[in-house]
Amino acid sequence: MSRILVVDDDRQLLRALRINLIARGYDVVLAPDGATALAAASRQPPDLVVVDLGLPDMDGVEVVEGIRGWSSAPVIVLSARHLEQSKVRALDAGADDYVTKPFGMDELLARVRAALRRAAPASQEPVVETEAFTIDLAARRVTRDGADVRLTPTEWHLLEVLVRNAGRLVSQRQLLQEVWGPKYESETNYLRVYVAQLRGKLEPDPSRPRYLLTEPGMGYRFTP
Amino acid sequence: MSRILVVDDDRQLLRALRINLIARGYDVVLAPDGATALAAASRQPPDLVVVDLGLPDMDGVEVVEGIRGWSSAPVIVLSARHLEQSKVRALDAGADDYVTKPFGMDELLARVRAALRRAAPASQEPVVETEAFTIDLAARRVTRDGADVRLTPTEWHLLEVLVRNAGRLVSQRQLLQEVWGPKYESETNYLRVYVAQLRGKLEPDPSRPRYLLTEPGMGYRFTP
DNA sequence: CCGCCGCGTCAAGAAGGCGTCAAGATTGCC
DNA sequence: GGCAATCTTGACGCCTTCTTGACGCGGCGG
Repeated sequence: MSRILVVDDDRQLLRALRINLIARGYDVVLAPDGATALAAASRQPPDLVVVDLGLPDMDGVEVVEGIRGWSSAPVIVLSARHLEQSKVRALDAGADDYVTKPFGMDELLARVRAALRRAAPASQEPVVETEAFTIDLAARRVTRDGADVRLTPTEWHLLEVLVRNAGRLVSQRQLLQEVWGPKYESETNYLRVYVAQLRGKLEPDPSRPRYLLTEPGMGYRFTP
Repeated sequence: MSRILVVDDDRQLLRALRINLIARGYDVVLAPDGATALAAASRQPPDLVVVDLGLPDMDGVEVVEGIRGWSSAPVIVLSARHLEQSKVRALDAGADDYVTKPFGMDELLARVRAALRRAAPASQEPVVETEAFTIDLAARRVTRDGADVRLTPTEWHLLEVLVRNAGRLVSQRQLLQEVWGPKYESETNYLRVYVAQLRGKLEPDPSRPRYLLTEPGMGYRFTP
């Protein structure tokens, strides 16, 4: 089922959220601060993020913007601030919902369902098959000729972005931004190296790519 | 801009919403009850719906379900009921957000923006088809006879400008400005070269253009 | 009828991007 | 502390793309 990243420094609340979300069948990842959240998310990109505005290491809006940098997953903001201005800033920064503390658990769960429901059509695409290999996004597994293909974390991350945009051209900037972070936008070297590695592991004839195509000057495209 | 349907029986609130939404550039349609809302929506399908739960002719959840029947547009529910159960029912019925009265106008406007932002990608349909080829602007892909047509970045950029102005004449100045930059306004050579390349790749008979037409002395025109 | 301007065509040189490879740096694990 | 895997970095040659200039054709006006 869906993976939810919960970011909050209140251990008690974290615990309550974890119990309730797991009871509803969600896969839950917890993080006590923004830095931990970023690290956790790069390993396991979440389908939805619940984040408290009052984190110890970052400002609220900063957190939301940071999340928007690496994911299009819906973001629900929790906050003790009832100020209207605070809500407007968070929502305009990219948050999908704003819930003020204290809140009822049933309400939050309903808002989680609503957010996932709306985001679902675009994001989910569990298994992609080609004539040469199979990619299971949910299971994080690539199979070729019946055998698993070993991918490094970065290789996987890159492949995932391309596969989630199957058929579409993904610009070099977008790939670098999503896989290595906004600071690496100009490091096109990385793309050349890692695309070559993916081709070596996936393409029947790596010197004549059939699935991972280069669009010179623009970016790359995965075509199933 | 986006069309918003507002359903509420409180004339004063309706008036306030109308003024504020129109001031933000939205196209606003008003309805005092559920039946009127349904009629208005069939004539002018809205991009977003704001609906009060306490309507004279229908129950709240019924209204939301009714709206979901004819539209996938996001729904924001307004209600005086703070009861958690009421929120859960509305959200599970298909609402995207639930705002309790009284609320600040700025907050509501921010939630409207957030809902429209998330719904936006799905509503777009930027595919242009002709008898000879197909152009998918979102995927950056051109197909002809089932096969992909390889376009260089500049070729694509030029084609994109022409397609976005399909049917209209685009002046040479405008084309040069958008594709090569303001400094190249007089380099009409570029246009001749690149229009010819596009024709060679797209037109069935490049020497007798059918889609990429020249308007001597003026500019070029793409006719689907 | 002739000359001019604008458009289409072609090709070659210049510039920049891409694939490739391998060695050093870093990380994580035992 | 050492080993193994992974990531980063730089250099090189090839190929695509962009730029640029020359030429022919055709319509329009003189």
